[in-house]
Amino acid sequence: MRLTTKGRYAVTAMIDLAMNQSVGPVSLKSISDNQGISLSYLEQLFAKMKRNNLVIGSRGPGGGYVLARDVAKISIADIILAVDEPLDITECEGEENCHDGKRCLSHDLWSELSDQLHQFLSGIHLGELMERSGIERSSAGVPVSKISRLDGQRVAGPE
Amino acid sequence: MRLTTKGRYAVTAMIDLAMNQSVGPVSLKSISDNQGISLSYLEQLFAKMKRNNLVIGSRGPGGGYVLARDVAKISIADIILAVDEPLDITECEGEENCHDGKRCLSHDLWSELSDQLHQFLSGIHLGELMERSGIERSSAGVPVSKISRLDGQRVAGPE
DNA sequence: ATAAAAACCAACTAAAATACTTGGTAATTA
DNA sequence: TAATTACCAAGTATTTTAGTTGGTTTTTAT
Repeated sequence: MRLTTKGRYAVTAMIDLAMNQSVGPVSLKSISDNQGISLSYLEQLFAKMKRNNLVIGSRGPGGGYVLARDVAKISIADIILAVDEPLDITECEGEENCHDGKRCLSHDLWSELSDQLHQFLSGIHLGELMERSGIERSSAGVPVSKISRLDGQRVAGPE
Repeated sequence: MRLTTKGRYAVTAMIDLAMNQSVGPVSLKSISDNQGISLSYLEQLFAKMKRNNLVIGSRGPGGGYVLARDVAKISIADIILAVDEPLDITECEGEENCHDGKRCLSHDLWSELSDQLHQFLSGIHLGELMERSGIERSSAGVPVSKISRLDGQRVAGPE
């Protein structure tokens, strides 16, 4: 399990998508503008997310991406693993190239930690991350009329 | 909070050190041999760990490194942060370069996650990691009882 | 029909981080 | 005095990250 800025880009983009998909598919162009990530880089990230069934794309004007399932069902681990594909791989995975057993031992310890981390990030979902900051989300498929102004600022509802 | 292979090297090396320091300082040469990490790269990593007061070096023949404190007091987060110095930094940290507020929003969400992760890794210590794999450690007279939980997961004994 | 907006695709490039190399100096021990 | 080790600085090769360029296909709207 790795956690790099690439994963942050992906998570950030997915949060943006989650926040805006209520009014229809979200174009990568808009995410690019909002988050300051290059369009083509986003394309590459979303190709992977699509391959991992996290998003669904639709072409043409008005097209874009929507989440493939509810924000409560997409974990941070899902996103990280989708873009950071070369999972963990403890190198001498069952190979003979371990000098004296000690090598493998440390590697096992690391993979133990990696597992822990994976479990931890599997337990955090897009929805929770958003709710944690008090952001209203519109559930999947529900047409939302008033909220979700794409230009940020506080949306819908009084203080 | 980032988690790269560099961090893995550092943690692996520290585990090796923890496992072997009972008979005196551990040389980087031996860690290099055991773990297959280049000596000079280890030197660079340990320079940072020393700067962060995680290890103490001693020169000359028979010299090497020992942990600056007990394995129960050195967390994985300590190690990762020592070598991956440029912590998280959510870029537009209070800057004006946020287009429309939404940018900062996603960034805040990420840093929220980063905090979670940091807390999680702060809760895992070298000692626990080792004990989890049933390794006997011989260090400075600290009673080892059943370990604490690693977040949520049931720990207790084997079945 | 045409134009525009979008996904989708492949190849290349620039910049940064990673991992290692080289060639030392200083301290300590045998 | 010689060997062993930490400690140090500068450079390099490789990999990863992030972005660029230049397309094509699909779909919608005019």
